[in-house]
Amino acid sequence: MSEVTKPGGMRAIARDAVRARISEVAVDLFDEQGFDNVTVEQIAAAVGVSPRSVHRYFPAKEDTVIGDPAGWGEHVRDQLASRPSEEPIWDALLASYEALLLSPSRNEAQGRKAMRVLGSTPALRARNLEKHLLWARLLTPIVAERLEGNYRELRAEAIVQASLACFDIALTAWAEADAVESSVELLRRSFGALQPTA
Amino acid sequence: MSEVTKPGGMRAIARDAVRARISEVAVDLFDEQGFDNVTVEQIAAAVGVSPRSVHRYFPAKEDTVIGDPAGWGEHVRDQLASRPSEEPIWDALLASYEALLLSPSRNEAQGRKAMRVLGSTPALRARNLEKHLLWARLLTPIVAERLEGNYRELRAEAIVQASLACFDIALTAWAEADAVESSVELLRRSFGALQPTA
DNA sequence: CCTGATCTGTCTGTCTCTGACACTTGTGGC
DNA sequence: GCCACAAGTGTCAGAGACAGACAGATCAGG
Repeated sequence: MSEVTKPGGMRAIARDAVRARISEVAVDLFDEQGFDNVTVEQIAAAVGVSPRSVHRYFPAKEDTVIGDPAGWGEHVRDQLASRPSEEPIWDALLASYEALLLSPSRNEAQGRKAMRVLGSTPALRARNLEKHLLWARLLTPIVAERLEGNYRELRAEAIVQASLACFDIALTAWAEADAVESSVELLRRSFGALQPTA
Repeated sequence: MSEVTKPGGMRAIARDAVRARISEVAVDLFDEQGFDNVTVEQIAAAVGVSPRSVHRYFPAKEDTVIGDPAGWGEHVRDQLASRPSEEPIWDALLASYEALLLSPSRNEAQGRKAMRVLGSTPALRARNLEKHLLWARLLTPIVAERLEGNYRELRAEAIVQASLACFDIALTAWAEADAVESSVELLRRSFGALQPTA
């Protein structure tokens, strides 16, 4: 990830900063006025750039809230791959998601607000689930490797998608105003719902 | 559902027929040329109506493939509600989805083609997941009623979403060209993946 | 200071989707 | 059979998201 600032890395830093700024402003506006009632033009004006530039940073308006799906997905994949192969698959998945939630670069307040906005609009909910499909493609091969018996692929997909659903539910519940539990605790509870025997 | 053709029902019949026709033509075009390479104008021309009318029947282009989510969702909900309350929740959910798959009004070939198109484009996958969210809102209260203990709501959501993931995985696998199993069989297998003990 | 890569703004265009209005066509009452 | 009314449709106009093209600005490295 961080390689002592690659040559010419100054521009990359600036780019990331602008990107983050646009995302922040956009989420704030969505939170105040609703996703559909805010145009890209308004976001651009609030940030101080042209609408065209906003689209250069984010191919779709929804992406200003979702962020970069691939990066975090690979993070989870790497976590899962580094788990011992004897570990029960559900435990390994749970641990991988937990590692993501405990990742330091996540801002608490901003994350919660983004989650709240995310749950407020069908279009955003859908995009978010699309992100999960991307993650699923990364995780399924690893899970399939650790299964035995027939229909490994199909079963692996079911397990991965179910776990992602738990992940999403936990984060959604966490974003609610009255949630006092930590996100990790909620994650464990939702995982537990699928394993009455454990 | 069918009430011997309500007074003024002739128009409703015509409406449904046009609706089905647009959907059929659209799916065919998408299958041939790709979802993004077909404009609403082309679909309208192929059917013989104005583009405005296509949007009157389907609020979004994606809906020509997805169909009417609410209708089928209510179908599943009613099935689930009519299940005996002692039945294990996973069995009840499985039976409800099976009833939907065995519903007579589903055309085999057309359904498979729609499923294939559906998996080919991010925008369509997203809409499909949105449909699942709608279903989840219908099913979760019923499931929550049948649970005991704490965190009923959270656990019900996890169970419902996981089961929907299984449903989706089964249908996706079924749409694959080399799938020989019936959709019901695939559904049972994906359900089984989450219950190693059963 | 110069050169080339990168970023940005502006212009232009396409496509989806919506509202408003007028026109046509069935439906049901008389 | 005729007529008023509702429903469906086409045409027009417009907002908004996004992409391509191009010119100018900016900044790294020689």
